[in-house]
Amino acid sequence: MFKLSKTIEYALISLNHIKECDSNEPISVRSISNKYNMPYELLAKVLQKLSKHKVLNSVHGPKGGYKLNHKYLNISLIELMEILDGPFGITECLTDNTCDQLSNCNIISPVEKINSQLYKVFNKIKLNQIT
Amino acid sequence: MFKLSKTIEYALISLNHIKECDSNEPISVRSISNKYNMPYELLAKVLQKLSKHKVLNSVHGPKGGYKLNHKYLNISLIELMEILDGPFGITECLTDNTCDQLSNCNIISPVEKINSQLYKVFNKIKLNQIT
DNA sequence: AAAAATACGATTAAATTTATCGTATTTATT
DNA sequence: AATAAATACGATAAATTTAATCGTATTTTT
Repeated sequence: MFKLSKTIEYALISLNHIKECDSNEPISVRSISNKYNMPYELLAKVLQKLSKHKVLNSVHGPKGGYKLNHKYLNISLIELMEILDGPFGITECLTDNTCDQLSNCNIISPVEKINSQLYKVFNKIKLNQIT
Repeated sequence: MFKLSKTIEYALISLNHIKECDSNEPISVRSISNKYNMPYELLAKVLQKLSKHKVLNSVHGPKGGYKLNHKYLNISLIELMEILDGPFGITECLTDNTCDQLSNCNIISPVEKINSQLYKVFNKIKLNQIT
């Protein structure tokens, strides 16, 4: 409960790694997956999503891989989370509009407050700071 | 991801309900489970744990159930979370001391910071405020 | 032309969370 | 004293979610 997903972990480690390499050459999924002991196929998908959302630029073909898109590194952690794992919300009713309690829920108002506090925490953290 | 567990939801709704009842009579698990559409057995376990940790007082036998232990309602949400779902930590390494990355992890320091920020948020919220 | 890389939908496996079952104990009521 | 209504709690099963894998296509360097 309240764990960062593996996809987020893999993304943060990869972004950090690519940044550390500070290279003009793109960094391949295979090299990252080897170094950090991550399943290749899953990592590939994660980086594909980041590329789709402009956080990374992809280079096809041999010697290909991913490069940072530096101007996108000022996005927040919440954006990364939503790119990779979908909309943020600490209860189902806040993301799916479905509720098991129907009209009987007596905690929605404090739950909404907690949700927005957490959102703010994640929103304040920029990828620049993490990497 | 980052969802409140059902056990926490059930606990908060129940605490709120018992408080609203404002009764000297104990409130039974059955009545709560019926009203809020929660599985009886699971709810029973949740309230047992709360009773074990002095948040509730139990009354056995017919007409039995649970009463609030008012002086314990100033505990924080993080305490409730840890009572019901175990130690808080946004990554495995922060609770289990196991790490897939071994010595290669390059994000432990920011992850620890995020973890402690979240801990603080949950720690500031007292059950009194929620219910 | 071949090889090395990304792209991506579909499926499977693993892990976690949620729910149920079974039995014991306590106590109010009759 | 017996019965019924409640909590106590360990063990198991089902459901859901998350993580991992598979298969095929596309791109581009050599």
